[in-house]
Amino acid sequence: MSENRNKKSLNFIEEIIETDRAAGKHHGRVHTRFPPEPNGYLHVGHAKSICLNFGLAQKYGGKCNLRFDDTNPVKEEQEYVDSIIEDIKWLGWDWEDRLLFASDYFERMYELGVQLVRAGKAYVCDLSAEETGLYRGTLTKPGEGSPFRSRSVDENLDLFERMRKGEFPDGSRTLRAKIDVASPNMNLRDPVMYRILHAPHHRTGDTWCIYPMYDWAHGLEDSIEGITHSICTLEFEDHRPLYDWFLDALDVFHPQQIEFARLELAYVVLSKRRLLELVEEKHVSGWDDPRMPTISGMRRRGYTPESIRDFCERIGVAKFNTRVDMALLEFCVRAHLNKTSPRVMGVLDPLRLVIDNYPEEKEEQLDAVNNPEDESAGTRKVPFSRVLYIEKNDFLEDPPRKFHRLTTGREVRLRYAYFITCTKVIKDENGNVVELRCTYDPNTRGGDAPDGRKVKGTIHWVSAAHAVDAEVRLYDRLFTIENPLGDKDGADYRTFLNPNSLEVLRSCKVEPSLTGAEPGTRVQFERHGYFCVDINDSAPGALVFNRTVALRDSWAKIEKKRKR
RNA sequence: UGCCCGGUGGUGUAAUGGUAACACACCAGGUUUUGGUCCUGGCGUUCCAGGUUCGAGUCCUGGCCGGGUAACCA
Repeated sequence: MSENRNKKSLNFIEEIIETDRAAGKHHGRVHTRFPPEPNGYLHVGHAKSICLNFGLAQKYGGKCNLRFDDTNPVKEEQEYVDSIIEDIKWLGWDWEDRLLFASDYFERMYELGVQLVRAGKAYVCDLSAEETGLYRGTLTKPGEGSPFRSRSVDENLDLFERMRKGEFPDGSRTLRAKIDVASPNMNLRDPVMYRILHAPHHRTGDTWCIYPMYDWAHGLEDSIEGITHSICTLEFEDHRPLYDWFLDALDVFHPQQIEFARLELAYVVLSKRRLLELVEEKHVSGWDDPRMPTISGMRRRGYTPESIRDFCERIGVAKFNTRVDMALLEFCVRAHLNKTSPRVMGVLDPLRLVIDNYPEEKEEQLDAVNNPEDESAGTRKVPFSRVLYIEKNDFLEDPPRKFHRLTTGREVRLRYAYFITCTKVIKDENGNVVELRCTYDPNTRGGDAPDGRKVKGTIHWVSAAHAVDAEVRLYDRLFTIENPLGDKDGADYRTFLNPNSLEVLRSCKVEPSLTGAEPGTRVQFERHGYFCVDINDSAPGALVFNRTVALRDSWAKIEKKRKR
């Protein structure tokens, strides 16, 4: 088979990179960066960008910097810096010694600002923010030049220096690039480079009272770090001419800005501002609420870094906005967890079951396979006795067709244990089933009948005397519609919060092997799904499990169809 | 309303002028001590109209539709 046939197709960014390398641009070097603003927690949309940038560097033997774009002191906090570092590390990426901050370049940026003023390409403007907007014109109306546009170089130099020294109040002056006030591209209508902000910065303290704007700062940051390919999202497309203009005007190292479509996910919102609102308004318990699409939320929910990276690879990279199906994310996490999660038995909604012909005092240790996908995971012993718990919905007195579970008079298998037959149903005064009486076949130990007879159903169980109590939290999608932000009638996205996104089960019974389970431990509760010991709320003696994702459930599908 | 970008199954992507393909989802079947996993099969796609070409999803023109854009935010 030829090399070519096996070659995976390239996305458009890889094509650009390979073309550049073939042409010997930057001597074939690839250097990217992930540049978060530390004003919120990272979410799965950021994961896409992180995997893209770090992944590209890895693929082409290059480097990727982690750089905090901390140019706006009033919005940014150390807490966010810490969480971002933790999240990217957890995702499995390494920036080596290149933990960088835009704020470390403030002095150099200032020098370059002076250079631009000297070149007659920037000026100090005394217009207020409101006036600046007025002069800028509109989408259809060209702007007009600021009355301060033709100040002399000397005056500009003097004023800019005094801006830095703190002689002027907030908002009284700006440094602006002198480009084209009538440009059809609004970004080129003499954009602001520096604003006066007497605010302490989380890293530079009160060293500065002027702070650079994004358009001015970002290209410089990339240039200073020798970034070859500066990858950002689509909304910066219109900013690219400005990115290029600054770098050309300064005649410094010139990275290439490339824009791609940000990730949208069905049934959640991926916007730092909205996520912050959900946290502040207590619709969720915090940034790491397992329902949140944040990295920390997904980590707590039980997602693995591998599955998130796999997802980011599968969704691809394009130049048009798309909304990815949650089913793909769930597929990725199931695929990884299926290979790696030990199987255990846990009863979420217990129903008492007594085996009448099993001796009162008897107790057995039965062998159970830890992971059928991984022989090296070995086996464990599970205690069995006369009184068990099974799942309430594994018994139906009057079952529909195709129901293979327990019903009166039917024989089923208890996983890894025995065949049992239900002989009697005990109900309370309201007619609710409260206990099942059964008989077992002692010859079926382990779950096989020596006479070769088969049973249709296998159900899980926990020995009542040995069971460990646990709380289990089931999660569902946070919103009831695919695009909570895009309602046709303009309804607020909060309208679509799913009231049933969290269900807490407090009387669950799990097998004793889970007794000392460490926070963060991932398991599969057989026939239910993948669960993770909660890293905040679980304690020895008071286990709390989060459901990461349910197993595919073809019985539920049959049921659903039947009910229609 | 100006400017910029983009339209391929239900969803996400591939095909780089030469048989429209892959994954998810969905449907049907097989295996199974998890109604899981795994295996087999099926479903279904180039926004529209012209043009160039032996040949167009791909190139050109026009239209339609969608997104972005008027912070001293990033």
